[in-house]
Amino acid sequence: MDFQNKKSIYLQIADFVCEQILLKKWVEKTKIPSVRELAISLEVNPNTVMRTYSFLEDKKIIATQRGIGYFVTDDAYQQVINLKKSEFLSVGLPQLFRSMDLLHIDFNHIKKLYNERIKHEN
Amino acid sequence: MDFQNKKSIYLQIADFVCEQILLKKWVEKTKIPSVRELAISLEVNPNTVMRTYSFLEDKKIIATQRGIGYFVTDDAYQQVINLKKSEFLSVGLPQLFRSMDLLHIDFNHIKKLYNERIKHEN
Amino acid sequence: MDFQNKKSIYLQIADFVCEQILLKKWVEKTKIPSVRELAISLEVNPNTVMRTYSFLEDKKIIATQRGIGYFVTDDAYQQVINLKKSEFLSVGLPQLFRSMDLLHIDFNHIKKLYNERIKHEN
Amino acid sequence: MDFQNKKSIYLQIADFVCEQILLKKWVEKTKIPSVRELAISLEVNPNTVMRTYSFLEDKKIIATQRGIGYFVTDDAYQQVINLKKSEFLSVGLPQLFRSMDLLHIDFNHIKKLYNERIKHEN
DNA sequence: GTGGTCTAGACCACC
DNA sequence: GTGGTCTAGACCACA
Repeated sequence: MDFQNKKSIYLQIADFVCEQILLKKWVEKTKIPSVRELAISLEVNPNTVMRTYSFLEDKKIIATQRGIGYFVTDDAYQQVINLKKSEFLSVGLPQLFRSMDLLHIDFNHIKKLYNERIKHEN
Repeated sequence: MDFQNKKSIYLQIADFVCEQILLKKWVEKTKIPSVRELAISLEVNPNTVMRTYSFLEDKKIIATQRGIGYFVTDDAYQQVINLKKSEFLSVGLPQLFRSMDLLHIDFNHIKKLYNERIKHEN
Repeated sequence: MDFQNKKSIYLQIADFVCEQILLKKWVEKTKIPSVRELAISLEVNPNTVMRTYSFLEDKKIIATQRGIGYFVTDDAYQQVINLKKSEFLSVGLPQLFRSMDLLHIDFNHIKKLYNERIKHEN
Repeated sequence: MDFQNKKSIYLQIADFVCEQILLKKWVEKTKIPSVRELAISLEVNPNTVMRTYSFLEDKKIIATQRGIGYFVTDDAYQQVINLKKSEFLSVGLPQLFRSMDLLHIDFNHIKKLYNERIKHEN
């Protein structure tokens, strides 16, 4: 995993964790990597991972058990969906619509790009 | 005009200027407000507007004439289009597609929201 | 019994033991559950119960007899009272008074809540 | 200001800030000391103050303005009241009632201590 | 071993 | 000058 420069690392790690949950790679009630483990595997400072975990705990996506570790909460999947959806609706979509208006792009064009993307990835 | 706190102010002002140009409110070869004027009307530190103008000058959207002021360049309209388009293609679209995949949103849903938006704005 | 996450588990278990003594469920000179037994029934690591017992032994509330187990001391009841009372006077009360001052709550209000509590618990 | 050892420093600083607001020493819409300033005057690391401010920002008690500083929010007073009140109701009161029950203390006794406290402080 | 807090010092973007 | 992020390293309580 390598980090972009525009978004803070701890939030990129949060995105990463959320993605694991959405993809069902990390499932409800199970333990996730310890702060130190994840820090080593991502080659960042433990404090940075700690910050990510605190952020996600605040969002009720993970929970801590003293001296044991962090766990995926019971309704983490739904919480992640809610979080990402509200972000998308309040930030992503307005930006999209504004760009479409200013640049005179219509849906068909975007659809075409969407299909092309699939080819590119293969 | 009020500013969001997530994006830097000077870039929000840059967006504002670009929008004036795209909407043909500020047209090619004409003088735009001085740094001090715009700063006052936006209730912002002049340094911030200065930074906006430097940024836009670097993008060849505006140009300075010593002792006179800033002017919209001859091909500003096209430059803005290029700038916004490349931003959209490199940042906006990938983000959009990623959100759609993770949240299982399809084009029809977005289309519906697009139409609903028009109502909301009225 | 389920644990809150804000207070350390071993102290929550200590509270539990003290409560048994105050309620005369565990009486003087009798044997209390072994570390292992209590750990199993509370679904907790034996080390944690061990820490609780050491803590209470230090407070002269329980005592160990080598190879036999832990026993409630002769004056455990009084020791618990003393412990809780000093905690209450040095921590609980000052906090209470400070909250009352800052939040402008008076005794009548608290008294009302006290009476309401009885209803809630039924 | 000197810190107790039982509660984390950044939360004690948060309490301090809340107290300033409740006492109307820091009022709505005004700037509060910068992270560095407060860090120096409290003799702690700037990161610690930063943590306090982030915590309070999350609680909508203070807000940040880029490159300028932190400000008391419009309804900070009410937010602090809400925060402290919910803490008191969910933590302080149950503890109080439990102590009263276990130690067989009644309201008159507490009232007496409350009045004595006033003498002590003079 | 785990999380959690704190310090020291650095660097960045921004106003 | 301001906030914000990150690193490095230390220490603590806890399970």
